[in-house]
Amino acid sequence: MSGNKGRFGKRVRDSETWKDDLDLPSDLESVHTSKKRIDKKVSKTTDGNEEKNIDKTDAVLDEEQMLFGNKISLESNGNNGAALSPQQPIEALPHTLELPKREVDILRLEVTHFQERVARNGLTSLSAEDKSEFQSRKELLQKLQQNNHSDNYLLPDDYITEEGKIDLAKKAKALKMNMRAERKQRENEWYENQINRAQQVNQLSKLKKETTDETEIKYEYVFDKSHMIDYVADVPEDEMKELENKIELEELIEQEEKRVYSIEETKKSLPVFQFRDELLNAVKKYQVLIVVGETGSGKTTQLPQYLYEAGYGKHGKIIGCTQPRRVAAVSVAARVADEVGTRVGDKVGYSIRFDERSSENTVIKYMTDGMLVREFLTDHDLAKYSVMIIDEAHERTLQTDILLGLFKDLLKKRPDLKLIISSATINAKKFSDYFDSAPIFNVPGRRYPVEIFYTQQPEANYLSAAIITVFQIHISQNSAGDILVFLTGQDEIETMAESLAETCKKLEGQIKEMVICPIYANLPPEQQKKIFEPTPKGARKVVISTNIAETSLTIDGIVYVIDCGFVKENIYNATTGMESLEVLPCSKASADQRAGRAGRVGPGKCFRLYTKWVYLNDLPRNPTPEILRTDLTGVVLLMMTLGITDLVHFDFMDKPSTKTLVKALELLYALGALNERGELTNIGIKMAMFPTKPMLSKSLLASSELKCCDEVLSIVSMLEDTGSLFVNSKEKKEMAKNAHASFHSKIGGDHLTLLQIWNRFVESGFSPQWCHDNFLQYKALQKARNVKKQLQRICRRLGLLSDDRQEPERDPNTTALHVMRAITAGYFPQSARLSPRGDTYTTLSRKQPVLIHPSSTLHGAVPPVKLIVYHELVMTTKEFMRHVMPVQGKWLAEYGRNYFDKKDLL
DNA sequence: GAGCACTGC
Repeated sequence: MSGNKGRFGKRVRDSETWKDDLDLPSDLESVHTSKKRIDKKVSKTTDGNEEKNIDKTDAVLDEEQMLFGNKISLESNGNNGAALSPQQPIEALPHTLELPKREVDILRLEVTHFQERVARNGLTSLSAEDKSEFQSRKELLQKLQQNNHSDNYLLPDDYITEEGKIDLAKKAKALKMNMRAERKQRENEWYENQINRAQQVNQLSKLKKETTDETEIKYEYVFDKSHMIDYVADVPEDEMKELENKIELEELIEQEEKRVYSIEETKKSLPVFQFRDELLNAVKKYQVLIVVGETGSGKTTQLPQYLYEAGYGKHGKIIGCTQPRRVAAVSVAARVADEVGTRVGDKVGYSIRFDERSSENTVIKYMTDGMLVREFLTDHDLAKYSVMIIDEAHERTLQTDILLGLFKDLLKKRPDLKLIISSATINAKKFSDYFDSAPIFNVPGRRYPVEIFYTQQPEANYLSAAIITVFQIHISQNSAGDILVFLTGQDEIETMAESLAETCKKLEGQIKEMVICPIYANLPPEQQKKIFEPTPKGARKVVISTNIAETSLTIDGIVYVIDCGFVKENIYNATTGMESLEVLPCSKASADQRAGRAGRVGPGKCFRLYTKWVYLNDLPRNPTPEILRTDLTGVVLLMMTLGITDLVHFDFMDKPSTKTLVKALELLYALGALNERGELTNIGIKMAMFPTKPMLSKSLLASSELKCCDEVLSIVSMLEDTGSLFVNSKEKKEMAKNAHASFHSKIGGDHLTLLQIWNRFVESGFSPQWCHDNFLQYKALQKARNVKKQLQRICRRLGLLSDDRQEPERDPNTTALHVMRAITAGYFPQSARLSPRGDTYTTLSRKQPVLIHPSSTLHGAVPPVKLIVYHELVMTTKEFMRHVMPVQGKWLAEYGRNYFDKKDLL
């Protein structure tokens, strides 16, 4: 009987975490909560139903095993743990067998919900997991519905009379006995407190029974009988169904009423609500308004709605709102659509790369800022917008800065257009100054206070300081509350996670459990999910994170933040064209943002691993805006296309160095995008159509002439997102290396290797499993797939790619050569020659000494390749060229005739 | 023979 403990314990856990085990999309949550209430109502009318279901006879179990084809023995013998694990497919979960009716109801709702979602948003809106989830649920539902007579199996032989009829009295007696037995079992096996409670209840009822009078007996009889009728067959099935549907409907109506009511309530309770009229007056009065609203003020969701209510969505004009991140645009749009009572894509829509959901009905449109920059290309005046809100402007992304510059120009041309810039407190003044002293409107946020602690002395090693602090918090703070640690990169995060795990193991039993969750952008998504799992009771979660948790991710339950005070930042050197990733002190704004992450659920604490003096004196106020530390060739081309010719005098909020701009112009000239007078050429206009780096778009243009457009499209799509393509697992280092080596191409260097990977990915049917087996990031390849589709469309529009795929079969070597030439057409400015000694390379343009990166297929090639082009120059331990390809001198001479001196190429 | 902060079109 010892096995039964596991059985019941497991079942309780399973039904409690049923949602989590199946990992439903979060928007199914409401279905679940409403479902719970429906269940309650139903079980009220059919009292005792649940216990009956639990109390299944062996015959039933056998039937179920036959039905579902698995061999789960509910009388546990120790092996059940595995059979009942959450990883099991849904069909094998025991609760679906034990409570068919209940689960069928839930399933039906879920399937309906999925279908609605597909009807609303199209099949493409579902992720691959969602789709297979949907499919498996639908199948299960069908299976269950085919066998919906399974209730019959609940009737063992001895309830049935010789004439084949059910003896109600007998059945009542039997079931009652079984229920008692069941209860008895539970009493023996439940957790201790529950046992006590159950026993008390039992004793009470016994006491009652012993002293019952007639009415009590009658009641018991009535109770049992009604319950029997309800259960067996006295209510015809269709009537029963109707009743259930009615209850369901009532519940849904009630739920909807509550939802609308609660939306109104929530909207009114947001801090921004009090300022509604004032805000609208200010927008009316001024063309530009800076709104300072801290997190939790509700500005992102409410402001567009207020503007809509005030009539800014009339006369065919719409209200736009930009976000720096895709997920933000989508999720905010979904929420506002819900509040407005419309579907996403109807009145409220969004527009992000690869996914546009708006229509002619759309009046409130959320979008990524990059998407709006692209919209300028097709509509220089943004004629359809009456108001634009630039949200999170303080983050100063490259795209935001470009938008601000463009708007400053546009506002003069369009006096009717309103601009609202939403920013954090710290640099509101700067935005105001930039827009000729635009008024600043303050909306208070709603955040809990965060107590800040500094170290007394500077910490030499913040990693070990962080580890010690984690244990200090874990041991000294008795209350629950998770810890979030900010470090600079993957390496540090992994080291710290290992160290924490090791120490925890040593102290096992002496301290409370610690759940360690590393998180960084390159971590595979399935491992990223772990940080969102609720912390088990009595344990503490320690999330070790990069900057990703500063803005992009929000983790619930964080009370303590540990901040190392550093960031990794990409620095671009315009003189050398070299990029490097450097660990630098983070800004005050970042430090405050990090601290703020502790105050989301309640008052929090932030431990800074540096002194107050450092915070006050050493940290820069704001992070360096992206526009000052990136290559601007693409930006310059885009702005030239918008008719902005004098970039050196363009009024940027932070002006990029002249060196960067001149370098961009030189490169564009070399590529043929500009002529000698610095005017945009036809080639330049075409290049600007592609959302890629100008050198890559030039390669695409060249590939069309060389009839290898498809191949180059694949390579370009892969090059866009190179950093995260390979999975380098520590444990299986050799296997990963071998898998990657199978794609190598010595002739064509890294570019043809990428093509090879792409082709094999296509052959695999875009299989995630194939990626996994070959140590490749599915996410990266999936993105390349989307990019390629988009670039293909642009190529067709420009007539570079014909629709008929009857390209003549060619010798693979010829094709490879053509591909390499096309790449050279874009990349000749980034070429290098082997030095006479044969151990290093020298760039042709600046005569810098550089090396082939060890991750390249051409690294250590024998004999070494004499002439190469490189995709990027990175400074890590040494000056490296990443993604290199061999080239012929005559190609360089051909494409770079305006760029190279003749003697350079000899 | 080295190493990958984070976004976005």
